[in-house]
This record gives sequence, structure tokens and C-alpha cells, in this order.
Amino acid sequence: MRDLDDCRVPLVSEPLNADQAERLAPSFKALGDPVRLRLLSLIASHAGGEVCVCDLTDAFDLTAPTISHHLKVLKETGLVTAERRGTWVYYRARAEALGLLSTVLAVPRFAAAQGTAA
Amino acid sequence: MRDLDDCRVPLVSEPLNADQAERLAPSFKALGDPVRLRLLSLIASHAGGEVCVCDLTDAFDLTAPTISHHLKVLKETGLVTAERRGTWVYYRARAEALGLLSTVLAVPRFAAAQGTAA
DNA sequence: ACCTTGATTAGATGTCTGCCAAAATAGGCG
DNA sequence: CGCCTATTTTGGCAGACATCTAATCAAGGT
Repeated sequence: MRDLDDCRVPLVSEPLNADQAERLAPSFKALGDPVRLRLLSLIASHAGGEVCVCDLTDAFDLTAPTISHHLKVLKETGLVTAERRGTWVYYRARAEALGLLSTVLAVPRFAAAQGTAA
Repeated sequence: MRDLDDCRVPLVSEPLNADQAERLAPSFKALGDPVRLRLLSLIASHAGGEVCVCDLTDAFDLTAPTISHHLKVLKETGLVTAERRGTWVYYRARAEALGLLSTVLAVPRFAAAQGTAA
């Protein structure tokens, strides 16, 4: 999702316009499911940077098509990429995408401190 | 949402367990709607730290009940707090909650660089 | 060619979500 | 108290979503 590039601004520093919100929301929506969050985390935290779908399927009590569906959602929002090598398909997390979303939610240090104190 | 406290770990550093994912997902889901994203941004970026509902309603082509509904979702996930003072209700962003989610998505600097390069 | 394993797509179904109109609640004021 | 404004709750509906089964596609091996 290259069209997120101009959204790399904390939402706390100025109001998101309708357009930016429209482009960012799908990414957060993708993260809004526990299975997808875990999938992404499994992929992103895996040594070597990539994970085979077969390894992911085993980690859940869900059918392969369901996992595949969730992976597709993550892929469509640009949070992961997929590459087939022979029989297997490997997924990788897109650090840029993750970083961008992290930045959007980031809070200036002293403001965070205020929040914690409150 | 105090029970998010032990989720303050980047999703990229180790796999989220089912329990953590279950607790984090609702927050991301709340952010997964463009209207709520804008509402949160309007609230979080507002000078003085708080915004009256009446000001929020005017910013959208939506009815008051719809805005109220979205604010409720944000409130239930702990992203904002509401306080009534006289006739009006004021909403504030919870910087802690925002910061936590930002941390969960954060990517170590060099890993982010790799991602950008790829 | 055929069969097997890995993965995705298609179709069906029950649940959830976003929206609105109407009704209810909360405060302030004459 | 009765009225007015601000906000939330309720009820209902159309569209979206998570999940499953069955079918299909991809790559390898026999």
C-alpha cells in the first residue's frame, strides 16, 4: 500500500483528514482481529524473517482456508508479502507498513507522560 | 482498559500469545473505521486536550447518534475518556493507550531500514 | 499421466457493524 | 414545573465479516 506514505504523521499532532483516515483505517481493521494479530506477530518475529504457511496453520484451531483468508487480508493491506518457492508459500512482514502505523499512533514523550500521570 | 498493560511489547520481537492478541485486537478494531480514526485524531490533537461532542458532530456528515456510537466504541476500548460538565460532554484521548498500541507496532530501527530497503 | 501434499478460491451461513429515525436521559433556565 | 438543547440509548435494516466445506490450482514425486 504505497498510498499510505503521506500518512506518516502522528494522529495526535494534527487532525487526520477524511482521505488519510480512509487510507489508514483498512490497515488497523486488518489488525483488529486476534487471529490476524497473532499471524502477523508470528511472521514478524520469526527468525529469518519469513514463515511458511504450513507453520502458521498448525498454530491455530482453524482450517487452512480460514488462515489463508486472514493472510490475504494482511497481504492486501500491505502488512505482509507472500512469495511462493516450490511447494511452499512464505510470508514476510513489511516493516515499513508496521512502522508507519506505529508512527501514526505515536505520542510525543511528554504528552505520554501526562497521560500516564492522569 | 488496564488489562492491556502486559501487552507493551513490540509484536515483532516475540509472538503474541492468544490471550494478548485477544486483548489487543479490540483496540485496533476500534481504529479500523475512518470515522473513529478521525474522531480520535480530532480529540487527541485538539488544543487543551479535550473536545466537546458538539464540535465533533459538526465535522462529519453523520447524525449525532452515529457519532455517539463511535465515541462509545473508542471509550470502551480505553482510547478516550468522557466527562460531563454541565450540558456538555468532553472527550479526551488516553495517551497511555495510544502509546501502548504504538509500541506494539514499533519496529527496531535497523529492521525498519531493512524493510524500507527491500 | 497420476496421485499426494500445500495453498487458495468459491459458496454458504450465522454473526457483527454502521447507519439512521425515534425515543429516552441529563442539565439548565424561565 | 415545563421547555429547550445536548447527548445517549433503542430498534431496525442493509452490508460486511469470520468460519466452514467443497472444489480448484500448484509443484513434486512415482
